[in-house]
Amino acid sequence: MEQYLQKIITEALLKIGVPQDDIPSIKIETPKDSSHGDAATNVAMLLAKTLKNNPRNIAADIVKNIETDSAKITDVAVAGPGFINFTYAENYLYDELRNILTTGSEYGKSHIYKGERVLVEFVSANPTGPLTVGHGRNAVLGDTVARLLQWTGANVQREYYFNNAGRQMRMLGLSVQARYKQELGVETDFPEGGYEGEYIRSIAKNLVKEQGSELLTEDDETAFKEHAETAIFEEIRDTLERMNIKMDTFFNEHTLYESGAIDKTIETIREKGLAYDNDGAVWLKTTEFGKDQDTVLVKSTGEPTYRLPDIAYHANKLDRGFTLCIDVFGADHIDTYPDVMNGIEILGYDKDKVDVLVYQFVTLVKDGKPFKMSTRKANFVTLDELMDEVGEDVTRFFFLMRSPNTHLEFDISQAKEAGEKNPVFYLQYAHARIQSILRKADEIIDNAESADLDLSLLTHESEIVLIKKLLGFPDAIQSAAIHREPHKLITYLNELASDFTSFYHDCRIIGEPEDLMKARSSLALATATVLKNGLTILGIQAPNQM
RNA sequence: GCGCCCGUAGCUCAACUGGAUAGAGCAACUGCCUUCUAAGCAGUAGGUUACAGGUUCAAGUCCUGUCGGGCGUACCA
Repeated sequence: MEQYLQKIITEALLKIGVPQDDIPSIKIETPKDSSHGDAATNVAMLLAKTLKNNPRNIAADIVKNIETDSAKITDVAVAGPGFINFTYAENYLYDELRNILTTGSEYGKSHIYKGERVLVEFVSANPTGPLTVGHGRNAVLGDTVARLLQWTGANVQREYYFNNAGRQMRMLGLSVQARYKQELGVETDFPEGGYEGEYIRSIAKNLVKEQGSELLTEDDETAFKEHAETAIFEEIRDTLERMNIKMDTFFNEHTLYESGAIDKTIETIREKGLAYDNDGAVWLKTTEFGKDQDTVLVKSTGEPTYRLPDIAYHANKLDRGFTLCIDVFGADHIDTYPDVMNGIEILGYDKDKVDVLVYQFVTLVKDGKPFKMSTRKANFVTLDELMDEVGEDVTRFFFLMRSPNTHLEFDISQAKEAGEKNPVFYLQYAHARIQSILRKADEIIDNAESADLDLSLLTHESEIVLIKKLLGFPDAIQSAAIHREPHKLITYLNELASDFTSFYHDCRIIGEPEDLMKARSSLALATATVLKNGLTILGIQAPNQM
């Protein structure tokens, strides 16, 4: 429809003598007030300046010269400061509704990202502890953006990037080692800055159970570290699976060292004259890219900072042939990604292929006061605990409800309460309610004489409003995918559920004449289809019964 | 100090990326269950979109400044 409108508007503009080059891109929008029609454009107002004419006059000219197909559009009118409003023909609505019924679980899919090979990198938490609610937003956002891109035609791979070397992991090993000794009654000091969480004790206990006191002879923490990593990764995978998230690949930072990618990266940057030595460290000339200071790539100890492997990692992604790489980052990484972007550009890659999705932090509130989580200090709430408390669906929904760009406040004391009246139930309830009606309607229809489906019986205002809302589904998905903002889809589904309940209260299905019952249950079925497809994209169940 | 993000109803958030009368959910108040699921519906009340300028046909949205909050600003990740 949008393309059709753009076409006839362009034709009308050419007809009234607007040069091709002066025609702006024609945006079709849906007015929020239905009295303004089903679609509207502001071209007349955009042309006011170039044509040196009043927008309303231009709009009137366009309307006079526009040729519409009466099977699609019944009315074109000038309104307000110069909008042109279009009203859809009812037959068009019925045809599109029929289309939803035949397309079913595929309805809403599109091809705007067709041909794209996308890598979505998310979670990427190092295996030092269980996933916390802090990681939750990252995990759910990344996975849902991946689903949105799949629905819009992209070939998507989900990747988890991790680092199992370095100081934090060493500390993890030392912490387990200390707990292990304590378990066996050996007097030991707990390492300064070690991981104090209860999970460390469980890992140590398991070690005792499996290997007894054999490991007391270990000189260093390596064996403990490796054991902890395995155990923690197992737990992380379980948590993700529970959240309906399945990673395709796990990428170990270490492989970048083994393959020589790190050395090659720094060599290339040196060749371009953008790296230099000072104080025993290797520096990247970030001042060349507008930063106040240059940045250390390799410390004087010979150990690279995280920026260097990050650059090499992104080069690696692009080498693997991905046409779009999406990184999901918390706001604390916001300053580091320009370095990565500049880095890959230095290496000769197209940085436009890397897209960063930054989300603001989850502010945790407990007893009315905000508090900070720390995996090391063990004052954190794990995702598993959250799911135990409110359930998997609510957990996903909770992280998706709001724009990634705003701080999300999470009140732990209210978590349970949220579980009881969270708006996710509104959507699931609407779906379950429809299924219940359909079960009853099917029995009656099956027993009755089969009549043809006549959708033109749907003339009540609530029916028309609902059909129009259903038709907006593909657009809602695309908008959410393009902007990487899943909450847009939630907003849409809420509106849909609300329009459905209006229909439910205004129009009965059971007990109506057979042909009307049939038409209305078809409308209900189409609504259930869209709700289910939408919830599937969000990774949430659409129950048939509640 | 500097950089990025944010400031919208009592609270938590939307607003189709510059459009028409700024909308939902909680909380409050008033109605509605002998009829398809009341986890629902209809309605009332609640706003100078932090503040001050600017840009234009049009600003919650863009620009400048001020105030307030968050996150960075490491040879930590």
